[in-house]
Amino acid sequence: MTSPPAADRQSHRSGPLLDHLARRVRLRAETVLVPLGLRPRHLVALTVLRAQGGCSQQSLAATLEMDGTNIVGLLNELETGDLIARRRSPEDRRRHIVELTLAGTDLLCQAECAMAAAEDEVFGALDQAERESLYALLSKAATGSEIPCAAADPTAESAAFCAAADHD
Amino acid sequence: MTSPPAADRQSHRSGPLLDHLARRVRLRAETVLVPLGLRPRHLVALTVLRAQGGCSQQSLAATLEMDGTNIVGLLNELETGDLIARRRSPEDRRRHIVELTLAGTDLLCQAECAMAAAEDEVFGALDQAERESLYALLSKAATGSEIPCAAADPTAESAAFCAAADHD
DNA sequence: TATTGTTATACTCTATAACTATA
DNA sequence: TATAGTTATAGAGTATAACAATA
Repeated sequence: MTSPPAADRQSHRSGPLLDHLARRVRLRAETVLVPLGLRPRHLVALTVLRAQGGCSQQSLAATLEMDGTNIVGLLNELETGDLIARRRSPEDRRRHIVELTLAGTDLLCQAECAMAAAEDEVFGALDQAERESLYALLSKAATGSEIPCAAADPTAESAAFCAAADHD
Repeated sequence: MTSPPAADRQSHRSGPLLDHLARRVRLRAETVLVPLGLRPRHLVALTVLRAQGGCSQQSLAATLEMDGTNIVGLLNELETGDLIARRRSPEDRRRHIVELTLAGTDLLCQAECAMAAAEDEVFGALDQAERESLYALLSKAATGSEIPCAAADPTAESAAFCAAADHD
């Protein structure tokens, strides 16, 4: 039974919509982040690092579902800007523990502020309550799909986007 | 008033989440669409074409927020597979009216079916009601942000994703 | 002259394979 | 031998500029 009950949902495919909207946001993000010297994927990486507090590069790669080799270049750029720091894990010297620096935390904050304007443009059709709902749903989908192997691995590659979510 | 009330929303940035989830869906979409000879952007283009019913290439470019030059190659691929057809507009012979073929309509249907499995994997943390909510919000955001110049241009570059939305 | 579509080209993003060091 | 990280390289995606046809 490789095909689950996909009967009625045929007319409700979110994939293309998600792709389209993500593209719209990303195009605008590229623009608003230029003054900060950042690009969209930098923002995603910084967000994850803030949420996880510090993790190995492979853990980061797993969370972002990016190839490990691309993580290297990405972190190199962030390290050049002194936004993150790499340090050897004392337990396993093969590992690099990646963490946000103070400068990184600060810049991430500025970037999120800049992103607000970009998102306003794309989500203009949604009122504040709807945007909150959207955020909650996206948040749940994102964190839920990364939890499966959380208990098994102490490297903490789960609940990446969760920490920044709703804790008020 | 270039900076709207972006005070409290600082902790609710949907951008990175959207980017991340779209990536997850796209990665899986690439896999499930291979047997059909399609790629994610083909699916998006076919979806728009079905919704719009037929439009110029520039209209398509505007809807997808893609560069017009990339539309050419994209349509070439779809035309090779006989999924779309180009015909000169009788009113303005500079324009190519792009339309879905029967084969294209059929394959799109199959593709959507295949996508269901991919989306199930990414949205596993959401129940059916939540997925419907998510779809509705994404749909509203996507269509709302393309409506602005709808009344002015009869080329119909608006309401692209809307037609496929909720009409039950 | 302006617009639609096209081609050619360069730039960025991403993935694959081979290498170094640690375990 | 297996794993974490790195490097080099090739492929796909995307944007910029110049061109042909039509208005």
